[in-house]
Amino acid sequence: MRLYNTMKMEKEDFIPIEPGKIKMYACGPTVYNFFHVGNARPLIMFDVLRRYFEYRGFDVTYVQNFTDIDDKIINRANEEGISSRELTEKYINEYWTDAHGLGVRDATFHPKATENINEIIDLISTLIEKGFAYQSGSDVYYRTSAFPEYGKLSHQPLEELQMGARVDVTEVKENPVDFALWKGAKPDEPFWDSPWGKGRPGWHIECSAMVSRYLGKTIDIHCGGQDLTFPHHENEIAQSEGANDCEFVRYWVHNGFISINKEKMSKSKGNFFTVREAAEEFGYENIRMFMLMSHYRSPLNYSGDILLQAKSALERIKTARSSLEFISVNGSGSLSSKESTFISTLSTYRAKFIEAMDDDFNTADAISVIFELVRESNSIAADQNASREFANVTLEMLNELIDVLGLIYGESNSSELDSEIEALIEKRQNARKEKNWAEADAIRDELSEMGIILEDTPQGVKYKRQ
RNA sequence: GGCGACAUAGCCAAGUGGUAAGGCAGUGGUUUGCAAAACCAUCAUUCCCCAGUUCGAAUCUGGGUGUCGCCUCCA
Repeated sequence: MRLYNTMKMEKEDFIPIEPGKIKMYACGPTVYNFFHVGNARPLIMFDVLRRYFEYRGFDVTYVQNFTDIDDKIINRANEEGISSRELTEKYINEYWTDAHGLGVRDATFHPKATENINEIIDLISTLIEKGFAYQSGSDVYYRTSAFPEYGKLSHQPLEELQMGARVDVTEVKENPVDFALWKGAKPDEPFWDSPWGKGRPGWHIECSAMVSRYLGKTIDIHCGGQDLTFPHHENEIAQSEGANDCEFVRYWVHNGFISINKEKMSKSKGNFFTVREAAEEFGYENIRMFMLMSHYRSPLNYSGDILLQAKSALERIKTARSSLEFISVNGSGSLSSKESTFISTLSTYRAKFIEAMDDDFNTADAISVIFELVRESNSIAADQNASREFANVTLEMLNELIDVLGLIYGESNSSELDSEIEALIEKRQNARKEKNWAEADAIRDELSEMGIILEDTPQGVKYKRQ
């Protein structure tokens, strides 16, 4: 299995620290509003990473945090006239709605920054003791000059970072690149007691503390968006390696951005669509399909047109699957030689799928394997003598591959019908037998208005809900 | 200024030395009472441009051009 490592800037063979086990961490959202389509990409991609590792037999411990204390949260809470706690609880709930909607499975642990204050304080204390941090007034800062490898992840020498750093008007920091580990509380801000007075943690330190608490000093994979490489992940390395004297992360995995009109979608630019509104228009599953149709490190442009393309593509897979489900009940009992031959090739689809995913999680290529399977399957399903056995075995393989990517998970659109509708379908069948096309079409239209779409297939009448 | 990424058909998108996957849209045909879905066929002599290496390059090297991102909160 090959994985692109930002630290090495190339694909490497993936070797876990402990055979068969993977410890992975992903930086989660700061919960002060709904998350947008750009934020959804890492969620979906890293969910696929996790699913694929499990599919390949690894025991995965996956941690994704919630940042539930920070400046933006405080500001937003003040604007809404509620406490920070009330605000973050609200948006964590909204987060679950969208994440589950997108088919993202819950991580093993979802720790919150505010539930790890003691760990954070301990970590900062250690850094101060070891000379990696210093107190300045009621704040504590990381001393970047004490960590010679600072910049190794973003491949930037410290001097360059210093030149690029925005001039800070305050003179509380020894060096403009130094960053806050602990911020003294201003009036009316939430705070915790600490050796440095009342205050709250900086953003970067929480991840170091939670990684260490839930996964250990050295982990296999740390994921996040490319924009977190610097400074966030660089700072995590400085904190964790400074405190623990050992390698922090083996493989750094970063996803590319989603743009809109060729410009990065971001909260600060305001050029974003929330997942909630995109899902209302296009559906959660189609957003996931859209993301998985390209490689996770490629830039991806968001547009309604492309979402519709993704929807049509996913529809093709869904239709093929429902045809197989239908044939597995209504098909013939005897297996044709063509079907036997096809069945004997089924495992090659799995092999090609694995080959694609093993190469740095090439989901685009993996999906093309699913389409090849769909095409061959459809070709056989078009025969009115298609058998139940063919359908069952093919369906099993198709579902296996679909599930690794989590492509289809919504409610089945062929759930039980009530008796009224069943009676109408039967009435139409009788009309068709009598070649009373006018009545048959009228009933079909009537059902269509009720949201039931009929298809006359070689194996009989098939229906789906709109 | 420093660092990095990307450029493949109308659209989306794989492919890192062996003669252009897959999807969407389109076109012709088959099937259907008509539909829907599906199947078959067709759809890039060519991969931003120029030079070079090679028997052979979308793929490697050099030089351009264009677009984007990070260096400040950001997935």
